[in-house]
Amino acid sequence: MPKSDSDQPYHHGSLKEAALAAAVARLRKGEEELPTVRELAAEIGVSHRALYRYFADKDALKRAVAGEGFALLAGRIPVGADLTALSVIDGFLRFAFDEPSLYRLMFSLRSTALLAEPVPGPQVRRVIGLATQAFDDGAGEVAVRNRVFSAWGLAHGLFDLWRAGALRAASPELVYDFIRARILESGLVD
Amino acid sequence: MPKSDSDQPYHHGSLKEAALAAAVARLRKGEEELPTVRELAAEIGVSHRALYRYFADKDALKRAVAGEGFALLAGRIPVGADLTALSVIDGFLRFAFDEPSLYRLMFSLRSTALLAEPVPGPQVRRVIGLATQAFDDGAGEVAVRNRVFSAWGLAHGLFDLWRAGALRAASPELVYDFIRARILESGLVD
DNA sequence: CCTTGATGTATCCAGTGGATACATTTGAGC
DNA sequence: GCTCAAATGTATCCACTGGATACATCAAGG
Repeated sequence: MPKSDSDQPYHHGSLKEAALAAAVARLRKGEEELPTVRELAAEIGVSHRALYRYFADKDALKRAVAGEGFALLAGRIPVGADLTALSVIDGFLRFAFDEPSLYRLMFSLRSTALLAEPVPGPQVRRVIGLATQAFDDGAGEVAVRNRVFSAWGLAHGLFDLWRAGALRAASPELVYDFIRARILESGLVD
Repeated sequence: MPKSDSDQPYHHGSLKEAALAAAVARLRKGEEELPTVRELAAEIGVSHRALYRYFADKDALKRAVAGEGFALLAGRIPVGADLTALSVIDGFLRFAFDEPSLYRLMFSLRSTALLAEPVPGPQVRRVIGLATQAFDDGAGEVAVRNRVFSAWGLAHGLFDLWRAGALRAASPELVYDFIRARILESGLVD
């Protein structure tokens, strides 16, 4: 039975992008979890099975959304002369606090095997690359990498402790200040 | 009336404890996720709905399991003269690497409102209490608390980055060594 | 005994991710 | 233009999940 009324661009065009955009928008709008495949498809106006042309399963969709998240995160990191260790940390932290649901999803992916590529590979590497550049003060390659991961670990860890309820505070702003203070205190950035 | 004698179970005496034990055992045995309520009930030999007498919903069960996890973690922390900042960190890290699934569940609970009690409250507070004691070197209360959370955040954060795939390595042992080195290097423990 | 509240069971339900078979578009190549 | 095969979307099914409601059964206490 052919659809009679919807003569408009019933055919979508770029379902994949639309689905990713819708999913990301949902998370940024405050929803804690990724919507169901059906909900997402309905929002775009297609049958739920249509999305499976572009994502092998729901986990693949989740990974793709995480990829978008890391791309957004990379976009928060300044370029050029503004790319400093502190600005990287600030961009990272602000992103975590601004987009908590998306942030959580980005780090909720179970790691696969040892040495396996991070799930949204390229985007994660880009973030690490930018951070490494920002932290590079001429010290050895290993020393720089260590500082990058220490700072990243500290920021991510404290944020996650707060998120999980182990660190309590009266407002997100206070948590942000607390984390930033701990990072500055650590001497990892100046 | 609650039974007071040592239970000689007719069908089952203490379903709640049995369910928690079974769930924890599953995670410690390597399964990544909490089993379904049905699977858990079947393992104990009761109908799946029986568990709902003791847990309001699956999330309540999850929280209770997390509580068991934090209790186990507390058990890894030495007592008496062996309670030092470094031994706390070591106990914590070893726990994370030894019981990754349980560890992940413990920190997967979504935080509720601001200032709300951490979900498995008492057990978490006990861990924080022990750590605070270990880190107390006579400096001010605030300084000690800051060091506790910095060290905890760093350890947890680096572990989680690895778990999520952002930090790659050839073996868990190397990751453990890496994290431990970063913590020692931070000067937060000596 | 025999009621009574606690505990466990039977059975149903809507919703989910996923599979398979079918319908519709779209765009090459003639 | 027209045809037809590949690409894309749909209809419909499935097993399974967490959860609800109604009923059965047990363990005492009067």
